Amino acid sequence: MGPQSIEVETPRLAAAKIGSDVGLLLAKLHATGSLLNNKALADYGLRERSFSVLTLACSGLEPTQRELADFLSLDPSQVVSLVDDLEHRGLVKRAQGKQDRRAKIIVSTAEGRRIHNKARAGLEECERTQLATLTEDENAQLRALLKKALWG
Amino acid sequence: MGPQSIEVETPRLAAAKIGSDVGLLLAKLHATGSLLNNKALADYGLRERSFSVLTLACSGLEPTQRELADFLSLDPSQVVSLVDDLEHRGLVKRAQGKQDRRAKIIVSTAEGRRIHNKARAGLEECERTQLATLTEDENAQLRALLKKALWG
DNA sequence: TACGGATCATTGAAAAAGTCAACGATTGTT
DNA sequence: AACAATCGTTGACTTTTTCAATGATCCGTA
Repeated sequence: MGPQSIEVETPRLAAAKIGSDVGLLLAKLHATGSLLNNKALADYGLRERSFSVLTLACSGLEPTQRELADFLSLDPSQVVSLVDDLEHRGLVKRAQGKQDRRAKIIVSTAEGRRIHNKARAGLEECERTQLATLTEDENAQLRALLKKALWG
Repeated sequence: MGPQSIEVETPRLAAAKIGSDVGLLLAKLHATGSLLNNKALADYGLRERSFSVLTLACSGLEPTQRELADFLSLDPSQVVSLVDDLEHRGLVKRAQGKQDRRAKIIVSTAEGRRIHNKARAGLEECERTQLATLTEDENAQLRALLKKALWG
């Protein structure tokens, strides 16, 4: 019932040179984060990826499946599965592309937006937990650096 | 032959709220990084993970397989496969644990250290490429923040 | 206009990775 | 000595990833 304590034990091996390898640090933080996020999202029948798709569907940006695949670093066929799932549950729907009739635009339903808002709240709590050792400033800094590394 | 140009096109979807989601940013940077890293390591018959194991085997820390699994966020059975592979190629060997005879300590061979040094050079070049949009300071900052987020 | 090559979503199959329970050997505890 | 727990290992099982092929549609060019 009380807040779960998170063990932040610095492992012996972190001393190794590889403990500063950006690739490894990203992999590790991503791994532990995914675990927490998926746990938090399970209440809503979502996972990290379906949540990402749902979020973008709710964004008003009217993404095509191809854009989703590129942005989320997924194979187009994986996007098909994710959208299929969300669509069957009535959270998003496929609409015909406006300029391109091959493309399908993913938009959220009212129910999708409802679920999304609730899930987002849970996720933010989750993220706060994961980055608890960072100050508010550092948190923002990390976000900014990641974005800059990705998109300049 | 010339240096490969890397397209750093800011995608339309980055504008969405999720474009600041730490989980997604980590996933994306990790995904693109892994791709580059694995490409760079392929010259030496290594991948990100086997390189990590090799690095720790070369570190002098004498990690056990259990420690490797914990540190690399892997299932113990996955470590078995990775070590099997490296051992068959003569890059590492299993030694009996000193205090605990159940445990096996992974140590590098001379050949393992040779390969590791060459691979590391390639990887560092690779990492520099991936984080090219960051200044030297920002690069160090990112590393520090990731480490702090992980281990406080 | 009509052709050819490219791109979109989709399908299905094959390969790779991840998960999990069970095992013998060994350890630490009672 | 007995017992539960931990280590590495194996094998089975599920999930994820990867990839080629397809029909529909788009775009550029003749």
